[in-house]
Amino acid sequence: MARKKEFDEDELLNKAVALFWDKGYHATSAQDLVDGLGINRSSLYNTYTDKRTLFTKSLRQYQAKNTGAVLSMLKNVVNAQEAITQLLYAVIKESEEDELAKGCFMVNTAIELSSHDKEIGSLVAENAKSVEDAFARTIEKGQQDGQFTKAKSAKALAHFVFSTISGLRVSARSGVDKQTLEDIVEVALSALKA
Amino acid sequence: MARKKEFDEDELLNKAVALFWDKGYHATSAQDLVDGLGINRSSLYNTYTDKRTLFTKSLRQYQAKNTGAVLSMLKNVVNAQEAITQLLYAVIKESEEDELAKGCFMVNTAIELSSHDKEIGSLVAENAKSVEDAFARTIEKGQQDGQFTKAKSAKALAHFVFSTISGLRVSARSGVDKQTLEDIVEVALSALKA
DNA sequence: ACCGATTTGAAACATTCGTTCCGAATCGGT
DNA sequence: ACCGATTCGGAACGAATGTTTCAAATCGGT
Repeated sequence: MARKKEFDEDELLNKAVALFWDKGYHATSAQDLVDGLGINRSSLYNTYTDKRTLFTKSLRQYQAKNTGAVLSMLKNVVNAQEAITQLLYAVIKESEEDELAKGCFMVNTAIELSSHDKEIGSLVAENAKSVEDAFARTIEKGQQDGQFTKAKSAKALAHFVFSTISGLRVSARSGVDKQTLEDIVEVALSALKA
Repeated sequence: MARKKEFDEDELLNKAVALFWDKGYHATSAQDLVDGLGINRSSLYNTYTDKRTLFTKSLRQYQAKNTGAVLSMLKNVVNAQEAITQLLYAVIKESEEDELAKGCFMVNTAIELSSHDKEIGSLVAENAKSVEDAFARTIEKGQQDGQFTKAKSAKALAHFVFSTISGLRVSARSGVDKQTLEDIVEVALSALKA
């Protein structure tokens, strides 16, 4: 009935994620998107309406992939302490492999837009809540297994772990060395121990 | 010899700090600055060269005032544990009183610009280092006084405390409630205890 | 009271911004 | 093979960007 699209929408969205992730919303121009995605202006606006819509779709794409991976990993945890430990060291590994020091797209967006864009703000908040809830469930299991301290509620510990990751991501984006990140993770983990 | 300036440069710089702090570098336009500072375009460019220079001066102003206050508070600490505790709760109090949820200008700038602007990046890094060093000295004293754990080095604990504050500031900028921030602080403090 | 220096105000600058438009090209269905 | 629909390419849009210009206003020193 019509001409076929000449690009893979999902792959294109991944490219958009990379661009916005690296430079943020305001510093990424429409021209940057045209160049970076390798498609025409018309196709871009035709497919994604406008820049802001493309950004929110990129954010959702990131959430589906990255947050989704975390949630499914925490879905059926056998060893809670190992799971949380792995999660924190994964942040270090990720920042090691990322020579652009992009940090975390959600954290970056929270800082750049959350306080001035209600819709994006609640998207970020919702993402945080889903992660924290998963953390809390895992930590609660760790408490029952005697791995984590019961001196604080699972919810409080979950807030703490989430905040630790945010802090790690800020440091990663600032380009601190691996040793510093490991210091942070080790101390944070010690706070959870029974 | 010449006409007097009709504005107070220092007061003007404080206004610039507030503007950049709230909206970030890219989202704050020259027009926003003209409106917000209440001076003319010419005076602005005449006094501060250009937008980026004004931004760096604002950042230094923030550093001098805020980081300076922290450093001088940590200069002659008698009770290390009390000092660190106060510092963390001060972040909560500050975010409570800030209805705009501006977070921390340094953290915001680290996220927005550190990875793409070398000069600003090293300004942020230098600021972080001076704070972490002051933390380390205070924590070392706390270790000697038997308040803080010796299981980790003072430097590692300092990295952790700094990262915790970054995490708090991200949360504050995202608009989380006071209870969550208190959870984070309490768990973080427990990690430092002997 | 005047001169030289500096600030001010408002208009104008070129450039880039995000977005739209439209003819040409390309596809699927009949 | 042709039609209808959709996408593509590139030019063009008005608005906003950061910055400059310049005459008028205002000051201090003599």
